[in-house]
Amino acid sequence: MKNKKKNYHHGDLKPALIQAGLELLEEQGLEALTLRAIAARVGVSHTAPKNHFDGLLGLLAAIAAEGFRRHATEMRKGVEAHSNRVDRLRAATEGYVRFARENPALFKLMFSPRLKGLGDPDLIAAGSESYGVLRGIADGLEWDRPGPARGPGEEALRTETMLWAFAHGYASLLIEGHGPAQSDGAPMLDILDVMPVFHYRD
Amino acid sequence: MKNKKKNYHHGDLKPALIQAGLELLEEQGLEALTLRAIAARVGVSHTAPKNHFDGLLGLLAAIAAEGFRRHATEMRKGVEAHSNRVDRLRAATEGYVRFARENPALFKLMFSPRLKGLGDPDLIAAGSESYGVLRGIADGLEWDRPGPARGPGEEALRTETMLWAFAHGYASLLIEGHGPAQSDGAPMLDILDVMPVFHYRD
DNA sequence: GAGAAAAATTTACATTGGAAATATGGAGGC
DNA sequence: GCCTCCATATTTCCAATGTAAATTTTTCTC
Repeated sequence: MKNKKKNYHHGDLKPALIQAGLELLEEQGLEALTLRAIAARVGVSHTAPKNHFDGLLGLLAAIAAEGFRRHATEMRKGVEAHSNRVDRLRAATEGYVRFARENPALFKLMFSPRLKGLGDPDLIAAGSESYGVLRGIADGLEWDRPGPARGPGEEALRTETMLWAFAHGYASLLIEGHGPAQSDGAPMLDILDVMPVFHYRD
Repeated sequence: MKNKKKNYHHGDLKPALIQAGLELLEEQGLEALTLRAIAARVGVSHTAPKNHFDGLLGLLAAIAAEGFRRHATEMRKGVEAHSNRVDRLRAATEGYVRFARENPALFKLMFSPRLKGLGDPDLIAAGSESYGVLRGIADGLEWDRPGPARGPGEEALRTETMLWAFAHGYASLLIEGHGPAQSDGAPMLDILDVMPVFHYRD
């Protein structure tokens, strides 16, 4: 790789495939994301990706991992814009939902059952990065919750789980068209109007 | 249909295919649910289902609809076992999660993006039935929530949305292996230890 | 420059869902 | 009772897809 420009058969095929996948996902949705379609968009044969990814699922995992990184960035962006912790929580939550709304197909891919169980290290790391943003926000957060914690780390784990489950559930229902919006035609309420009240213990 | 036993080419192929699909789903997971595999299990050719369902997706939708009905039943069962409304809420929530845990592949199918947008009336009705159970539970429920309602039905809609998002998010993370359990090896907390505190206003 | 390694292509193949034409068997009219 | 009709199911065929193997092309190393 000398000058990074058509210096090889293709150049940087690996990132190019990921980029093409992201575009295809946005333009034509999850169903259109076939190995052959992605390769064709880059202009290579449909077997070329095999040199860089472990089959179709490997490529999809790489695309999903990039999605998680952007997801984390979207949340962090909101967090860093505020100093007040409650504002930070709200901004992160809104960021979670905004990402899902603006990238529905990518969001679906990120949480697609097909990619779980692959054990792809990059995907796992990217998912943890995303989860870590909410984890950081959840630290020290208090809310109207059941009984006392039973173990040392349980208090924090509870809050993380609550936050993640709620944000993810809301985003999923929004994207997939389930929930009240589908049931009776009513619009989905803003997540901040639905989220439980949190406060910090300091 | 005289005596319900090999009286026709097959007999009751339609329910038989749904049943075979449910079994295959439980035994071999979502990936194994192909048109040919389902047909083979019943002992018919792979084009036979076309007379009863609109392609593979039509058959999958029928299986998912049956899943939603069982899902609703599972929740209702818990509800009807109690008279106290808080107990009913807890039982319904536990039922939601229990169903997902015991039927992970079916649960994934029910909320699969592939089936949304099909507009299958039976699937929509079954989904509404399931949603209706939580809606009934949510009626009159109060919790620590943001600001006052802005419209007449918004109070109820808020509660429904909160409950559904939370239960669905928790179940999804549990089933798909996301969340804290995957991130650091910690076990998933019981949903009742994580769920916000609710009370009724009477 | 020659050989080795990496990258990409060509070719072939098994699976899948679906379409079209054909066969089958029961229901109802006469 | 026989015959026609029609829903049901089968057979055959096809396009799309992911993958593997063998081959070719390009780049890198020495």
